[in-house]
Amino acid sequence: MNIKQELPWDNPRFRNWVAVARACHVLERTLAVKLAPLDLKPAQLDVLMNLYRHPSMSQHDLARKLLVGRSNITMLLPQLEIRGLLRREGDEKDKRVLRLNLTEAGEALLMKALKVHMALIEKAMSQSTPEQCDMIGEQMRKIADVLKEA
Amino acid sequence: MNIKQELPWDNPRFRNWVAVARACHVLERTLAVKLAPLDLKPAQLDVLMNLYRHPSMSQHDLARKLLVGRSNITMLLPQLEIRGLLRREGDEKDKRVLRLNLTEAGEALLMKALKVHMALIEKAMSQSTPEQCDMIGEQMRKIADVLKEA
DNA sequence: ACATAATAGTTCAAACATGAACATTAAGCA
DNA sequence: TGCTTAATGTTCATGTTTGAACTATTATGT
Repeated sequence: MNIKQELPWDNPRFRNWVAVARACHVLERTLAVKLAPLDLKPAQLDVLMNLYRHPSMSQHDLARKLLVGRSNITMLLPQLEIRGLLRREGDEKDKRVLRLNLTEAGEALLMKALKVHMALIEKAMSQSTPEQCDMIGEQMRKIADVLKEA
Repeated sequence: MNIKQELPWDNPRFRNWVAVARACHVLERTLAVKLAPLDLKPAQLDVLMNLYRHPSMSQHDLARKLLVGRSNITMLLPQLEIRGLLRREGDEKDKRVLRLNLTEAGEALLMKALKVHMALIEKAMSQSTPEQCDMIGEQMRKIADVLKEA
């Protein structure tokens, strides 16, 4: 058997996925540069976004949303709390959990950061028609679902 | 002006891009788990893949291909060289550059790892028709191009 | 030729992510 | 009730990534 004939680079699915990964990588790096003036990292923006959308969530739930370990959250939050961007308050009913909420300053900074993030995504996705864009999102959600089962 | 009306979560481009990023993240994490038995990290697999496709490339070119800093390459290669997966040889004409090549063992391990990687991507992309898959790849290549200019 | 720029690779410290072990608290169940 | 198990968050050691400063080599310009 000729091993070369089975090389993944000849497989459209492989080549196309590599393109997806590269695009993600480039956008992430670009976002980091554009967020630097706000003294915010992409990971920190993810935290603020999730707290805005899901107020009073626990650290455990936040970790699951962000697809990272709980210890990562523990290391990430103090920086944001010290800057007054969020509050951590113990849950009354369950003394194990800490409830997370944005402060006014946190929301304000989030709005600024979202403008930057949004502009970048607009620039990237403006290449596609709305139909293409929706199809891409749909396929990607399927992929995430399929892999989480694995 | 009502700020809520401009929130990015209502914007299809934003929501769909978030799905792309999540899918990438999940696949990357899954790949790391599946590669563990080969004692290989995703970043190391990227190195082997690029050296296979572009023999005798320099560390600088490798860093650019991987969208990563040169120092990262310097830290990454010794582990692989000690394991006998690749060779670093000084260029005759330009004594600054080191030429990188896979060894037999490196190619052999790469082929094993590619089976794992390929199986994972097949599983993910089998959700899409070939036409959808190609369209996704095409759009993503456009995105990477547009952002690299920025 | 010679001084200046640019380039390839390395080193190092700092930031970051990860997973295992741990303390505290809650839930399940005899 | 008590005992066991599970869940939440923290700590810590390890490994990774990054960018700035550095050395060595080559290119450029006068």
